[in-house]
Amino acid sequence: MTGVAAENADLAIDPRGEATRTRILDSAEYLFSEHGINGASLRAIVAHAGVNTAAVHYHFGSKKGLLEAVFARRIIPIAEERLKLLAECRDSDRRPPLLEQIIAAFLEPGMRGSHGGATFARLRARMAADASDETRSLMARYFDRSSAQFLAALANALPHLPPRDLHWRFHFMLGTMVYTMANPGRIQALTGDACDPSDMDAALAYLVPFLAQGFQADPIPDATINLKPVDKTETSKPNGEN
Amino acid sequence: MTGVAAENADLAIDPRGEATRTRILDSAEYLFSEHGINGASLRAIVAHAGVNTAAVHYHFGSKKGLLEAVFARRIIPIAEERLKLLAECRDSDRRPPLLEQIIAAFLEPGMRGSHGGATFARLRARMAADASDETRSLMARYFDRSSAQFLAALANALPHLPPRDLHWRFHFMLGTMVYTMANPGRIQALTGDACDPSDMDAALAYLVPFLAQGFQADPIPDATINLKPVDKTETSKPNGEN
DNA sequence: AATTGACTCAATCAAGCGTTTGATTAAGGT
DNA sequence: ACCTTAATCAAACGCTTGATTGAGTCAATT
Repeated sequence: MTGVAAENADLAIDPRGEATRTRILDSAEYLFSEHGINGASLRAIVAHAGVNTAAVHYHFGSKKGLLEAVFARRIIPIAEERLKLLAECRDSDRRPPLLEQIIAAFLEPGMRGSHGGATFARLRARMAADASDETRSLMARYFDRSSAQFLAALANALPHLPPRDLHWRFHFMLGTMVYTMANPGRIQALTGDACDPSDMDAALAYLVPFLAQGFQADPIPDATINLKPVDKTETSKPNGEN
Repeated sequence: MTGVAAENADLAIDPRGEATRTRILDSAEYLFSEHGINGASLRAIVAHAGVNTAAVHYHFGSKKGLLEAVFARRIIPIAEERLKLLAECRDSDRRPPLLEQIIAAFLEPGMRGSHGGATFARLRARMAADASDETRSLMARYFDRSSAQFLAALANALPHLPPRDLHWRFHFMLGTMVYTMANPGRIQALTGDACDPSDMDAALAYLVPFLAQGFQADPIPDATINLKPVDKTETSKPNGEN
């Protein structure tokens, strides 16, 4: 609790502070993504950044605070660009907007561009799986606001699709995105270096049509889900428009 | 290195040993899947299993050896059942076998059934993302043999699809599988409990048609991948049939 | 019944963890 | 010149980690 710089870092006077802060964030982002959140020790981070251990606690309060700062620095611009691209979809000539445009608007900002690139992408993937309850709530806090808007846009583009199917397929989209970001080198071992999954541009070129096609599959009839009958009055009305 | 039981546990005489071994494996599987591999301490595991710390090192040599034992116990039967179901696909009336049958043969054994259920599924998902180099090689050692056969079967069912596209889509399938296994409760938060992703049967019912549809998308024309031109002589010939 | 050997146990190890401390430096305001 | 404030530093804190030890337990074999 000693360091107060974490709360009002934007109005700091000493320029040394910002430089150190950024070096810590960069090193933490890299080492978190490379070795996992538990796997990257604070000592390794400060050694990589060339700063003192206490500097982390001074600027970020704790390791958890550091992780949140690393995450927020990238995810906020990503969410903004997502919504910007989605708005461009709405303004385009197609009505409703092309399914692939919506999917690309959701995937592109995080997978390529200047928002940390493949390094931050891998960190997000680690957080999604590695997640303790704290990490999970951290992701949800920054993430789900934009998701609701994309779900609405997808529902608009797929008017015949029941919400339940749509939610599952959105979940599947998150899965392919996260897994592709997380596993550079996995495909290469499989194919003999024919595919390079750290090349996010190529990944997107293959992923977007694949997902668009999957989204357009026929709805799953209720009879197929026969093992755990769901309450009909509840499932037909999604309340995710907050 | 003191414990020799790890190598010849199958011909152990004392039945107490097998019971302890199994209790350790069960507890480790549960705690690894719940808190991650780094997150689950050996002490927490032995406390949960009701055994002594040294028992782990006696039976498995090290924490890494324990993880490998936990993994091998489930993944070997899963791989066997996968290949068995794939063989049943080949013997069915459809020729070539229905795409959805192949996909289901790949996904079902790991996601439901008696092979550890959702607990082991979550552990696999953690290993896929949490992976250090050691974990990655561990998974590859047990995994990739069956993958090659499924790639061949999928290529047979999709004769028009270039290998490069097939590999990417197989990669995407792994992503949805792993992510769905890893994230119980993620959909629920999104949908207001309309979907229950820990219900692997329901997940499969939605996932298989989604993937089948995605696999049937048109191939990606070379012109789309214009940012990083790939060596044509190399990419057209996959050498993944080992 | 004695002996053997598989197996368990409490105690302990060095190493590494996240965090905290109190002193030190440098710059700005008054 | 003085005080405040931001920032950095070396050192140490208490704790947990994975691993090891040597004595002890107990069932099966002889």
